[in-house]
Amino acid sequence: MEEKLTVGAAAAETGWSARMLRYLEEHGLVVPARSPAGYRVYRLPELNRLRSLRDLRRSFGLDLADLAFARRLRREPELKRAVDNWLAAADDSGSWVEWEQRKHERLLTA
Amino acid sequence: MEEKLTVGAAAAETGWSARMLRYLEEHGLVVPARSPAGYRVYRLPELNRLRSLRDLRRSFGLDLADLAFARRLRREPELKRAVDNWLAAADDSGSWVEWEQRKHERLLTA
DNA sequence: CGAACCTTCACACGCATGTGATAAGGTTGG
DNA sequence: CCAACCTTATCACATGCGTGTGAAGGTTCG
Repeated sequence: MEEKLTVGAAAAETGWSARMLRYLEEHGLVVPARSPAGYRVYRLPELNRLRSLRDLRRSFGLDLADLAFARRLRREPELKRAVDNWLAAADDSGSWVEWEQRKHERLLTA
Repeated sequence: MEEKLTVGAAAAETGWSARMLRYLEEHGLVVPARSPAGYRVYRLPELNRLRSLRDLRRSFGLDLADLAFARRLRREPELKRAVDNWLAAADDSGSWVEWEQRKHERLLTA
């Protein structure tokens, strides 16, 4: 059986809400095909991406901006150089920790 | 002369507002020493970090969360692996572009 | 046909970020 | 001494994210 799930079924299957699946599509994170009538059609690849995305967020507390930024880092070497430089100089001073920690807590309780 | 600037002078020198220097300190990004009376004392290293931070934001449109996340990527290899994996699988489908672009535009016009 | 889905669109909310303004009070230097 | 700084602490605000919820209407299937 070719698994073809509508948005509600895919939501139930992956632990998201239907609302969020639409949101994720809107932002180009997981974009399903469409049926002739316009219904979203989720198949295995989409389901897997939804699951792994959920896990990424759950275990590391990432938000979508983080993913987008990671992507920029991979494809803008100039940017990566600049950031690495700044971080190297910055690493010894300043209590960055709180920032990460607060965010981590925030997203874990959500 | 040992350059020792108060918050207002440092602001004028680096293109930030005094308000923002206090904000940056509060979040551990650039933390100046203090005079006996409690005044913030900015010296050369702080001034340089302020300037390069300004440039980082201006030329790449980063926000502080981006810096914090870049820092996590460097010191949590587990995280980096997971993110790289997801991005690799995600790269061929989905129009990520808008996300980065919208943010870039947003921060450039600001 | 009718229930149970789906579609888009929109309003709304809580929280965080980045920023300004302003108040009440301490410090400094000519 | 007094002007011009500084301090902390608030209130305010626009913007954005991640969500829920609901309306108004189309689709599917028994």
